[in-house]
Amino acid sequence: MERDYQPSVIESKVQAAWDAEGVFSRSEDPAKPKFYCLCMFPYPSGKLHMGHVRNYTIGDVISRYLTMNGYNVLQPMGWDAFGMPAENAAIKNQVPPAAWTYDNIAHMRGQLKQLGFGYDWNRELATCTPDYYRWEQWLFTRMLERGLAYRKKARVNWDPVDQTVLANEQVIDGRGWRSGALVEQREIEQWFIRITDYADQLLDDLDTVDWPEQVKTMQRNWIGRSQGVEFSFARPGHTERLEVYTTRPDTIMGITYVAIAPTHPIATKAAESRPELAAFIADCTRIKVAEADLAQAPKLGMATGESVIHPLTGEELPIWIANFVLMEYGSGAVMAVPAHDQRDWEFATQYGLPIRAVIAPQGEDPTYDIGQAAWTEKTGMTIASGEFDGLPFAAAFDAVAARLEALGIGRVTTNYRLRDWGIGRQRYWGCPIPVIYTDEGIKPVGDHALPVVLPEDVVVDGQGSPLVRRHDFVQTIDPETQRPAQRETDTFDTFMESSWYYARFASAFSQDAMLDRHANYWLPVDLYIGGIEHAILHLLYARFFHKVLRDLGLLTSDEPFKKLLTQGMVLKDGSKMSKSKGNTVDPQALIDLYGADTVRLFTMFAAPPEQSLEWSDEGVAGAHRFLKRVYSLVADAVNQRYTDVPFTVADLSPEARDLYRKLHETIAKVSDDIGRRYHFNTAIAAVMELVNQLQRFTPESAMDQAVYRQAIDRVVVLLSPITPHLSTHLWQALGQSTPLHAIAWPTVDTAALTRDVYMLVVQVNGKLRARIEVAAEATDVEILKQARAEQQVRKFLEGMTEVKTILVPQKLVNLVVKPA
RNA sequence: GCGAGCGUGGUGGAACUGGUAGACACACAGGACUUAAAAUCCUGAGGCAGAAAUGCCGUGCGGGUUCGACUCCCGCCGCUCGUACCA
Repeated sequence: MERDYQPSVIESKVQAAWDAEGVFSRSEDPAKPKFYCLCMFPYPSGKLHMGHVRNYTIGDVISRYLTMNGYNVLQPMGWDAFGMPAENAAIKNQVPPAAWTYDNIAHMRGQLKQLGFGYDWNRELATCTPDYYRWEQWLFTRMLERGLAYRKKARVNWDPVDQTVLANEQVIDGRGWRSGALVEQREIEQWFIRITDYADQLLDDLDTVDWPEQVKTMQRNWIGRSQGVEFSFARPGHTERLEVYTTRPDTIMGITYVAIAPTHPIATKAAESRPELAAFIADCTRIKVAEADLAQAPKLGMATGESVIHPLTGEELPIWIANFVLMEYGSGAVMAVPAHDQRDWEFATQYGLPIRAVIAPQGEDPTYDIGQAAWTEKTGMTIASGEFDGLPFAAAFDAVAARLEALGIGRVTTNYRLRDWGIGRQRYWGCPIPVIYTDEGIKPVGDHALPVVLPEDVVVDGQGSPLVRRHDFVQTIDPETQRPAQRETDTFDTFMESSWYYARFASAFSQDAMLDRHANYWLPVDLYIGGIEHAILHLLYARFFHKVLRDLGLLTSDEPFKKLLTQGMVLKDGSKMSKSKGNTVDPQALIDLYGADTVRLFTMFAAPPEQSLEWSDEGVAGAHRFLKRVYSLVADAVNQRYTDVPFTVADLSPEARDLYRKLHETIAKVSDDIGRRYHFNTAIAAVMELVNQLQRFTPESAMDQAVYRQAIDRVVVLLSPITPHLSTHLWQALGQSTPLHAIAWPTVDTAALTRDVYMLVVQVNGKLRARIEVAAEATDVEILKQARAEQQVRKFLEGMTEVKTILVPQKLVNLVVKPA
């Protein structure tokens, strides 16, 4: 065989063979367990970046490994094709978003094929095609029927110059990114879906999935279920009452004021007669809508002049407008207890409002100093609370709740931080929302009229959505009355498309239904792999859709993703790759230079999946060097025509036996690292160790040659999930007739792993002092005797008495001593 | 601000369940081969002291638990992700 490793020749040849044989097409197979391995599909932004390469290599390695372990593995791929970048590109280059998107898809599909990922391309989908989004429109129509979709007002960032709604990322330092105009908050009527109806299930079912604990914790906190009390204050001079929600009714006697959101009806009403209030409220709308900005803005407030009556003391308390109170959470009003809530404390201190301590710690607590900070622990006891004095948290909670309930003004409730999902976007490049506005109100277009097709021949100029100006799109007829009607011009949030694509892949060929019975064969996804940045929103929305689809009878499972693997970022020089920082690395250039196998190998070797990966061009060169070494190792073995005689372990020379043991230790390590741990970097390191040992080994006898030859064969197989092209090529060169992708994963010869003697570490007081070689059958007493006899150990035992001995089998001995 | 992570040699990382810190690489230095270079191969290396044997120190910082802590607990510092219209 040729002496030189030529990746470009090998890779295109191997890929052509896979294509011709349809190696990765999948259908149901009752003889094998199914495994659905899914990577988060990409946004077709133009070309693949390193994050994609990393993500998809991880999925491909696992898929190939499991296929060799007897699973019927499905690995599909598609395109998250709607979204803002297409509109931005359209503005910049005067290309319609559709054309730009389809070009990008064609290019990126080619790149994925070049990287050798084993996808079932028959199932490919792009979310911007009517074939796909018609079923999303169909599902939305079902949601409308069931009352899961509704309209309400919501705040958006408004650019007064471009006359358009801006995404949070398009608002930079309070100004529109293109116009530079000061952005203001506006309230507009929007479409919402009731994800909060599923809040309890979304929370409780987290216990049933095999996800990283950190992601489950983030979702639990995001949903934020809390037990609290909802009650109302009477207002002097008004008949309507003011509703608040609190998780700390035990502090009710410490209320010194009430804070309401700037958009609360009481604030709006008060501002009518007081211009300074109106000005303050207007000021509050200068901050962009993002929670991070709202929470970090300086806390500002203004007294409304209105008041409430404390329900238990009858005291009159002022109502303040505070810019940090959110209308979306609870009722948009909070009872303020500055002594026991840090935000209330800061606000009260800033505006000279009274602070009244009503909880005291049990015992000494140096952090308890209400003059310096709020004391927010729930471990204290009520004080200065009249009849509620001397109660711990739970008892005080119950007593106060019972009293408010008895008064007929309050009740214990469950509250969620999770809000309903706003799914309407005032943008063009998205799925049309299938409703019409008629003189009888809003109606769905009806299933027979689906899909509502998005016109693709448009001009995008950044001044609002071009859909609004397309009269041929907007003007329609109400099929019920035959009178003119207007189509909805809002489109769906692109999270809608990514919330069910995983299910459509499993039912990709269904023409007359969103999902058919095949979906339930493949689902749930056995392993879902993608960026940690999707830990909350995308994963929560997809879980929600899955439950809705189940309740509609389309699916039988409760959760979409059984197991989740979240990968870290790809960094260069310590920070995220980005065009603005000029630290991007183009995978294409590396594929052209070294081949796909090298890029795959380095990406898997540089870090385990869940950690961030620091890119290194030198590291890639090193990975390539390793593959060249493997290539020439195999080429030598082939050219030497080593014998393949049968052998028994007992008859091997000591060196050959060492090599044979190392081989089987490596098989065990690689299988565990790929199959269980998903730590490919240590799997590769283990193969490198084996290759190093092989290079040091010169086979002499026929049996030496046979062991050596067997080890070479296994190296090729062990690397094959990671470097499938090179492995396929070498496998053929080694004269193997069964195709590599069809063979079974190597098994471990456990007999080869046993050792007659092993190393034991000897410590004195936890410090390493010696290593001893111990016979496998040695008793504890013998081991301790041998340890104490060691020169380096005796040195530290002199003048000491042994207090304790610790013996960890196969690992270490620790002699604990103290001066005699 | 809030929620969740991460922090180990010059660099990426290893140490999986509390049991040998630095596997495997990268970069570097020295050597072999070469007219020379590249490529390839061999050797070396956490820091300090020492000729060496060896000793002491060492996993962001400060404390704690333990026979033993990179690993567990508490408090800080720094970085990363998310924060509901980026995907």
